[in-house]
Amino acid sequence: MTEDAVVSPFRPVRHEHDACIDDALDAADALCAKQGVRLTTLRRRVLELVWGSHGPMGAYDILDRLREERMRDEKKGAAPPTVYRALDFLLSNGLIHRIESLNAYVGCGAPSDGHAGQFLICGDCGSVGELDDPDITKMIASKAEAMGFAVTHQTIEATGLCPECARRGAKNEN
Amino acid sequence: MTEDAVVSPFRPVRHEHDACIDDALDAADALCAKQGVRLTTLRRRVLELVWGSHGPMGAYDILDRLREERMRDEKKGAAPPTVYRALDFLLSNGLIHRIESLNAYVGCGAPSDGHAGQFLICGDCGSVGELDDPDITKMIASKAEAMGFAVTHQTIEATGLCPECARRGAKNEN
DNA sequence: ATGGTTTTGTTATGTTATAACATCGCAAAC
DNA sequence: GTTTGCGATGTTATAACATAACAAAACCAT
Ligand SMILES: [Zn+2]
Ligand SMILES: [Zn+2]
Ligand SMILES: [Zn+2]
Ligand SMILES: [Zn+2]
Repeated sequence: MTEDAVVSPFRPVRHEHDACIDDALDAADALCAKQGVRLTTLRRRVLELVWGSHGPMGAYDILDRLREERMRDEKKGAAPPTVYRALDFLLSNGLIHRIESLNAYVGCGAPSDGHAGQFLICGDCGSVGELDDPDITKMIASKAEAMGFAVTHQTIEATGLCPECARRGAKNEN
Repeated sequence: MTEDAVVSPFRPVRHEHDACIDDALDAADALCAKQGVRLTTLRRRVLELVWGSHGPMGAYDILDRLREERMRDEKKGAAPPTVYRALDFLLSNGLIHRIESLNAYVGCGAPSDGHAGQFLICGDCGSVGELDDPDITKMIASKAEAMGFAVTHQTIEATGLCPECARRGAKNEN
């Protein structure tokens, strides 16, 4: 029996992140077209900002970026609802996820179905890897079911050290 | 091979909840004595308030209760830090857990080690059942490890319908 | 062009959490 | 028994996160 190659949910420290963002935006365009929903300029820009890093971004971080841009264009600033509405849209269309333990948002690495995502959060560098492991989902659902509980949504977040930071940490422990 | 009896993490709708609270407080007294930390009057009272229900309680809910009590005693009110400090103490001594997806707190059903807890949250009645299933913990740790990620803390929260509400829901679907 | 719908702007406010510094109260050291 | 140190609590102010409610604009279909 052959095993699927295990692909790390963490990107290499230096990768072509512009391409990474472009891919995410292209996927979003396609998905929204298919769903018949409108990825407006604002929503697309917010998604782009969220994808600015592979780390979680707070709503007010996004807001600050938007304000900067608009100020540069001599336009008025923006207010919290502008950002939260865009985030709501992106969330409900599965283009981003919310990290509950950080009150922050990350781009979804596999925006297709309405999955929940499972997150590995590095306490050192802040990067977040997304897992979507059906074994975990199933095990939790079945353990809950054994208690008579019917699960509709799972929040799975693990904090720790990402491969990169673990390696760096080991190095500095000489 | 004999199976351990599976005990529901949900209490019956009507149970001797005063005794339930007393048990929790006794356990807390014992644990704090053993750890050589001080379960002061305030901390003990906050724990008691958190145990007031088997549902999650917000910090400001607790604060309101404290204020009421103090007002009745003609004393001054209380301020947020009073509550948050007590909650921090209780959290770091494993006497309560924080539910990240609700910004709220619940009493720990098995306050012993520094475990994280896994929560089943009823979206209908708000009651929370605590699971501490080592299979889930291990599976997540090992899946993460396979990605080179070293987990130090897990946040596991499932939303859905508790047994009680599922039964009630089924009844009303005639 | 018109009218209805969706999106965005704007103002105000609600909710959750922490920083910083003052004070209190108990117990060990003197 | 007073002093002194320290952990706990009080107090004030503010930071950080999120939503309600209503107005204006942009969009789209007829
Ligand atoms: Zn990238
Ligand atoms: Zn890292
Ligand atoms: Zn009870
Ligand atoms: Zn319920």
